[in-house]
Amino acid sequence: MLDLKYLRDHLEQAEQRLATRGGAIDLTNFRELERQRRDLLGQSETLKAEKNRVSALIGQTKDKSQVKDEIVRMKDVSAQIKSLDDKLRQVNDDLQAILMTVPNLPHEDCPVGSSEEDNVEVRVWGEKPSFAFEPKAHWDIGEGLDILDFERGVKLTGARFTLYKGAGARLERALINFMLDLHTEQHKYVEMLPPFMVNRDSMTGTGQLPKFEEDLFHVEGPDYFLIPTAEVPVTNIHRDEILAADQLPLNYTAYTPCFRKEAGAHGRDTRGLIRQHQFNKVELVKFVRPEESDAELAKLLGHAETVLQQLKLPYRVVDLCTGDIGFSAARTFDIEVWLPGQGLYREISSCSNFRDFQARRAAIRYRPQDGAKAELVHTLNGSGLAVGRTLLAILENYQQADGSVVVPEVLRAYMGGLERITGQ
RNA sequence: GGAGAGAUGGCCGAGUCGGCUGAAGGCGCUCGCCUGCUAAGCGAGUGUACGGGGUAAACCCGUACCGAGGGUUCGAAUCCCUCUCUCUCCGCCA
Repeated sequence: MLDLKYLRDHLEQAEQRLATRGGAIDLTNFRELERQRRDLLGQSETLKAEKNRVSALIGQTKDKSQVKDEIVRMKDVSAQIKSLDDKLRQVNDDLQAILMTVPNLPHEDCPVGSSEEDNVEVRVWGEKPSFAFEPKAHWDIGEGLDILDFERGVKLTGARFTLYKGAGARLERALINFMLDLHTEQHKYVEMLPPFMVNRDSMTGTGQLPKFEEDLFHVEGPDYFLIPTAEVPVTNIHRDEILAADQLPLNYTAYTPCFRKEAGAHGRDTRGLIRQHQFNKVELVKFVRPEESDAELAKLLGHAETVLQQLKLPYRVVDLCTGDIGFSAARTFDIEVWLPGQGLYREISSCSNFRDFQARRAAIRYRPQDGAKAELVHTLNGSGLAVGRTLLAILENYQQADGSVVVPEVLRAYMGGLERITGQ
């Protein structure tokens, strides 16, 4: 959510910046509503001041017959106030509704562009493996080794659900533990294990609601949603809180499954593990001082890259352009892993600086000094990494001519010493 | 699921038969004084949001906020209704 005052005072400037995201954002309504709001507020408060003054007078008067006229008059004033406040509430709701659907302003260093095509490749890491045979796609490798069962996943639930078996299940679990250990022990993040369902306030706090409800799984009964990413519960840990300055930066990591409807992705990535309704992810979340958020994004990105470097998986880093960054983000770097089975780079991590956009929605503040006014923190997060996609990247990059898959060295300790996954 | 208790400021905690309570008292914190250091002591101050004035700020005026929403009343932290959450006991249960 953008700052109401900022938007009011810099409307045209804001509209121009938002236009670089593509898709017109119409704020003409906004100015008129804001004018009405101030007008109604002024009228209502003037009457309230009058009412408070006279009511105090009535209270002090012993003989109520002396103030009979005042009491009658105040009755009328109260009715007027009620009517003004009703209108005001309506205007405020409309204003809030607009504000909640306006995306974040892109960071001034964010490359301007209209689509994926305009994203900027920042760096490339690692050697793409070369094969003496035609490298297979991970779904063929996984089925060949009987460690991924796509058909039974569909039987159990439906499309875009997969059953992991044996060494496949173990590899997924090994990756989760490896990533969590790396981030907690080497990068000094605090591990969290949050609820996998959250309420509407939490979804609103990070920006999934009200705009993207159709992407979320909602449960029957209570008004809860399955989380689409750990970003939601972990960022909302400090919703409605004022943090002490010396606590910052706060660095949290969490493993959670993620649930996404993938509405609008019909027919895309229908094979394999790329796009699932349920997938595992280890997330990194930071709460930082505003002046440090750019530097913290660089660190966060580095922490995510370390995972791929230790797994020796080739990747590249892409600076997303204004047309491609998410609703709540001001700046986003994607990490894309090389998939030889498909001959392309695929997103495996997305690291973003939200600045104060989420913090304002979720009321996450800090006190720069004792006694000073509380200010909004900046929030950041990134995948460190998407586990399913990491697993499939391992299958494709570490595949052998005989159909087996070599286990990356750093994972062997997590796999009971297993060096190679072979068929049964 | 059954029975009961409760939700007040950064924290603890008081609020009488509705008015003079933004809210006693304490802790914490800030500034000043005192003190050889520490501890203690003394004095003053110490919520947030929004609107208006002044604007570099300080500051001044007004309004709202005592879990959330609604109602009664000239006037509600105080009365009524609904909801949410927390706690205790019983039952059930991984």
